[in-house]
Amino acid sequence: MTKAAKKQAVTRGAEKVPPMGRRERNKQEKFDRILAASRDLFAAKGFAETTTQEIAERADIGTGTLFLYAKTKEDLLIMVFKDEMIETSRAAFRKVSPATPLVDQLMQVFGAMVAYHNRDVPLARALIREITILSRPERREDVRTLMRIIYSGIGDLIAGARDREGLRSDIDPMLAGESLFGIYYLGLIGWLSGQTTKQAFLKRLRVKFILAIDGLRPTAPEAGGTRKRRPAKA
Amino acid sequence: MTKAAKKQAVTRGAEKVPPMGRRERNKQEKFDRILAASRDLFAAKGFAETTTQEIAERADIGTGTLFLYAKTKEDLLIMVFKDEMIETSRAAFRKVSPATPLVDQLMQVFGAMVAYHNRDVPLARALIREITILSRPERREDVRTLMRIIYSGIGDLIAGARDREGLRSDIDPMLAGESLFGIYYLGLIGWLSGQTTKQAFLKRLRVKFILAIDGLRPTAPEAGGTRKRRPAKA
DNA sequence: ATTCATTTATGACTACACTCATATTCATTT
DNA sequence: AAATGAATATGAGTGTAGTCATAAATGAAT
Repeated sequence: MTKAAKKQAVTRGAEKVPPMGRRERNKQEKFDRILAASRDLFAAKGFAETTTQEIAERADIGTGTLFLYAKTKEDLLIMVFKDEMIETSRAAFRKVSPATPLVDQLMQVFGAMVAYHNRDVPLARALIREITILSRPERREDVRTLMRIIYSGIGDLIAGARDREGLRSDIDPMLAGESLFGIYYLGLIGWLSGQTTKQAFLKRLRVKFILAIDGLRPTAPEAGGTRKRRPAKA
Repeated sequence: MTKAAKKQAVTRGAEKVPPMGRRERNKQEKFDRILAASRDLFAAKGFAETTTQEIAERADIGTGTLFLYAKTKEDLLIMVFKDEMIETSRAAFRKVSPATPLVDQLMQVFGAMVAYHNRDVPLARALIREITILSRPERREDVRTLMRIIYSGIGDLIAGARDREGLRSDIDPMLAGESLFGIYYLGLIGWLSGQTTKQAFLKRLRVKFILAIDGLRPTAPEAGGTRKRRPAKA
């Protein structure tokens, strides 16, 4: 490559290309091919049934090369779905109807997440298994990022609902968000493990959210909002 | 073995021995040896670091024989700790101080569970990983049993606290129990994943429980109980 | 006691995730 | 353009979970 060609590369196309030599470019391309190959095969055959050999073959790299880009097979799972999950979560919060009861907003958000997982339940199972307890702690930051988005998203919904629904002003929205997510997460696990149907899970989740908002104590009669005559029990 | 000896076996010792021939007896003994070997090695070297070969050797059986008793290595984990976890849970509920505020009762129960896991955190991590999403659905019933005990245990605590603390009578205790367990479980995962210390986890858990009991709405002034002046926020 | 069917045991074998010594490619220096 | 060093690539090799064809043990039937 001549000096002229080199210079050209810096401003190639319309995009501002950082000084990326053949080396980094190849690396990036391989990385992309690995992610694409993993995604395709996981979707087509399932996580456990896909071998790292197959992924390497489809990505057109040597078997050893794969592990230069992902330290373990589980890493591939996180690498492939991390961005997708983060974007799904962000989108879920973006689409929430404002000025709608908090319970409904929560159901919109978690409904979107459930819909995402519903596209491929066995894969979701593998993904949740790995996210819950990482096999390699190096990916912890990825999970933390996702969690922060979710917790603070829920926190914002709660904070936003304070005025509309007359919620307490002395609660920590983030902490409440964690609680609500915990309630969702356990239900999610139950659903993915085949202990309930999606419908039953979502229906029951709604009841739990209402209970979490109203609390276990009797409401002051005039403060009603979420509560119907004789709810709970579903 | 003579017919006489056979008959004797039926009433051997002081225990009432069911008609268990050499066959079943041998099987039981091997099973016990496998469990003991697994328990010892998991505790000594960790789950991942223990090989099935080692377990077989220590249990004095062939490598293939092991998989006659446990279909996978993960099965061994569940087999070894299932009873222990069930008994820990039962004991936790048994030891709860009656006539004590519900929050404190809950903290007693979950504190006992945390103490149990705290004895060997890496092992607890492996165990929770497996329990959360089973690698082989055949063990589902075991997990369900444990969950039933916990949910209904919490449900009973809530039902018992109804009168003492003037809780709503229209709530489903089991459903509320699930919610509270979900809140605990997510925190547990965070702790086991090294995102918090045990102390911070437990402290925050308490705040979440109070929030779950009181709800997000303002309390009627005269109904106070759990709530202090300006709580939450920890 | 002998035969026979069924259950249980076994270790050589297989499949697969992951490693490592060696080779190749790229960039830099002369 | 040649040489050198560093980064990257590779597939044969390794360790281990799990399988399977074969063997041993047991109990029932005669």
